[in-house]
Amino acid sequence: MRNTDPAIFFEVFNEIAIIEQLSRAILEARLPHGLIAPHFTVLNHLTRVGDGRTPIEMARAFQVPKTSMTHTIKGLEGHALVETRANAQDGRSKRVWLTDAGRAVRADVIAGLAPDFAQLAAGFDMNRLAAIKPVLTDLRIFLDQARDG
Amino acid sequence: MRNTDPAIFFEVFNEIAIIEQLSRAILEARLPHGLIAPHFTVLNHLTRVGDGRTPIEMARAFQVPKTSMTHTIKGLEGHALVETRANAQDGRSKRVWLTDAGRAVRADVIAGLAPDFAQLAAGFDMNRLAAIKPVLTDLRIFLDQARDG
DNA sequence: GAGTTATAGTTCGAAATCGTACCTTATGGA
DNA sequence: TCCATAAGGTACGATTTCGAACTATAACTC
Repeated sequence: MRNTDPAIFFEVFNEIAIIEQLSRAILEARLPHGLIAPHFTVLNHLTRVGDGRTPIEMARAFQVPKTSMTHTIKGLEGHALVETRANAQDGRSKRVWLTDAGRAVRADVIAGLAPDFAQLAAGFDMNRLAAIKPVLTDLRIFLDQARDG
Repeated sequence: MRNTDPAIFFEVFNEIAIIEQLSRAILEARLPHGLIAPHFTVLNHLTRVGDGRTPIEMARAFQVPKTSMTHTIKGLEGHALVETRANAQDGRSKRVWLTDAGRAVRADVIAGLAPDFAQLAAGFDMNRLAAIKPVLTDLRIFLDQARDG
């Protein structure tokens, strides 16, 4: 018998929403003044997948409206943590590049988070976290595809 | 050997942030005009745990600032979906009660979500969802306590 | 190759979020 | 009882979020 009780959805998504709040608060407590979670998320993304991404690409990756991404990138540019250049392959588009300052801020923030990571690693079974990751990834992919389809 | 690679945190919290975005979008697509996810979350919470809760209690439950909860409740009052009365036990406080319209809206929204639930149940293994729920709950509790402590 | 349609990005305005400061009422000592 | 401190809630302002409309370029079709 399959579990199709709608309650499970509300409960899971509710927990996810709360964890999102809490993890964002932890991150933002370590960010330099003027930066918030979306800024760091972009810096981190550009570091991990390589810079030169386009705004629309990142908007899709994070599932935020492109207007929000415009605003976030503008904020990062204001702090000189990224810079944008025209996209030679597409005249409508631009590409976003990390500056040295941007890389440095990202590294500093991660270093600053070490105590938080340590506390979490000490008090919570990391194997359980690792175990749910593939499920979360699959769920994210499924919801993403369901949205398009 | 224990997995303490910081990357696991970023990856898990990143997936959670994206799922939060997607699930919120799904919900809001089914909400009547003028209502957004936090409004529904309050209606649902009051239905599940019983109304007569105080704003601060709900702010803590959802881990949002109390000013945000003030604003959300004001929105619900504007739509006559909840009403607030003084708290006889505490002169500083108030209690929030569902109206009949509030209960009806909550029920209608859940009914409207049935197709989304069905699609999810059909395409995603519900057992996997059920399996991660306790981990998410424990993680939420841990982060919540770490925040206080 | 002209015309239609789609896509990347911005502008603009409305609403939501949230930190700070503040008011009011409780609570906990001296 | 008085005073200090804590807690519930709101007012206010700065910033964020995001939908709608718009511009500019690309892609597709006939």
